[in-house]
Amino acid sequence: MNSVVMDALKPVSRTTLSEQVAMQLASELTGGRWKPGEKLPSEAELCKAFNVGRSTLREALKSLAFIGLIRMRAGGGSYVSEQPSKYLDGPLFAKGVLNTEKDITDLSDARILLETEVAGLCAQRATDQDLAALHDILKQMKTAIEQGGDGFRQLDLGFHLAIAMGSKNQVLSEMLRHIREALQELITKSLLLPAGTDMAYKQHREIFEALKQRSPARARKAMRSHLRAFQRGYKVLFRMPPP
Amino acid sequence: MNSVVMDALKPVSRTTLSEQVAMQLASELTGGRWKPGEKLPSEAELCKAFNVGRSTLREALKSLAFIGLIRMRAGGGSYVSEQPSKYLDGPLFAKGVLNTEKDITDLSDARILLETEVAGLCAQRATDQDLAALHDILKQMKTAIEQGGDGFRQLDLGFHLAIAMGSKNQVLSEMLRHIREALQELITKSLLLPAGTDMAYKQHREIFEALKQRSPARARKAMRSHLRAFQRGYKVLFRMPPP
DNA sequence: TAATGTCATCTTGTCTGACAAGTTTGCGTA
DNA sequence: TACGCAAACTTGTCAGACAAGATGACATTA
Repeated sequence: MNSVVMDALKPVSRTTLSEQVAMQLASELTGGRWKPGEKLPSEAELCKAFNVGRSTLREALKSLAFIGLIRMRAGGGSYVSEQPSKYLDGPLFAKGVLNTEKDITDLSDARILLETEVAGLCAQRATDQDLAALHDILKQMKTAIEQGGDGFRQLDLGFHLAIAMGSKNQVLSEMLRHIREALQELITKSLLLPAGTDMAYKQHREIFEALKQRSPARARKAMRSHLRAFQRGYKVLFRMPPP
Repeated sequence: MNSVVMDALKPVSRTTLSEQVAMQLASELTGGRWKPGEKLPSEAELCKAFNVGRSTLREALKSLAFIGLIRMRAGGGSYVSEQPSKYLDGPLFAKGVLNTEKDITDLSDARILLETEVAGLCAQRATDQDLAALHDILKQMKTAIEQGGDGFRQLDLGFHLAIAMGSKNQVLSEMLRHIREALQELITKSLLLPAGTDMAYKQHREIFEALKQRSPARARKAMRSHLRAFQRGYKVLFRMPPP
């Protein structure tokens, strides 16, 4: 057999019905045929529309549900997710798969790297509206610190998401979101450390000032040192040796 | 109804059988119970093992197949993917969902950003073995250019993957892999441009020299200018305005 | 002997019907 | 009007059936 020729041939790929249905639905969903939160037609209706059996349709729906594009509620219908991800999704994130120290270190390093650059982009690209939203979040943080409770964690998440939005790059934003979700537990615990919220607030202010001054270099530096402090925090929590 | 109290309560999540099966299988797969390329037990056997019906099991399997963790072949059984992704997967990548100019710009920008930093990490962390592999690829590239054909594209992919490996961060490596897959068509076309391969080879050499000298700064700079040249290439192909 | 053709068998792809269980809706009653 | 309840609808799961692809053993042929 002529291996030179054979190496050039690639296996053909047949596509199954359920895959076609999944792809077509995914395309419609990300294309905006249904809006986030909107209810999809029932399985029976979709079966008729695609002209496939219910098993086939359900395999497609379950695939989309698994990656978080839709949400299926027993008896209540299927709904488009509020934060549909057009690019990536991390179904294995935060579901008990990531345990080892190396996993966490890699994730944390990736987060620092991405978020630093995103902050830099945000300094260049954020609209005045984006900056106003950030300022608003900071004001709420101050209140939340005094009140205590769960509020700060939500605001912290919102702050970082708002910066990602300001970068105007959806791919980076969503990657960051998934990494963050995977690290969420650690982040939450870090905020419970003594003076955790106080320190975080101060660093958030610095980041915001840099963004307001439209200085990518300062924004990157402030974000990096903020996240490095966090990383030290959860390395302590997990009794990891310093890098 | 006391809305203050209600806001603090979160809806409990009932998990379906198929989701449990999918999660358990995903955990086993990423945990290494079956090796990449290995054949999974047949659906009938898995049904008995999990004590669920075939529809339930298939919904789980299809979910895993959709994100690329396994491969199902009609009549031939299911197999663990060769490159199982522990962290992320881009099921919507390169499947007709990414069309707009903005999508491509975002992806391309994300690639440049990530790969630049990955090159920097590689300069710090690559083993001598990693560098030897890169050197070997460069030698093959020289031959491939003289011969022409499809060889160079494969080697180009290998070169960038090897650098990602050298960064010793699996999260970044896999993110990059997915972005690259999504951009693959564009990259291939760019290499078909006049003098595309010649230029690429020269730039690859520069990157390699920087890595060999263990200079993160030079590696980053070389990688960035290499990718920027590429970006200009496919912006031309798509008649996009320069940024 | 080695390549090829054939067939039984296993496996996945799809459809249908059925029932359980959860949700929504609308009507009737207090 | 507000509440409660039942009917209708919807998803979750199971079982059975058949089609179609893949595989390996075996027979056939050059």
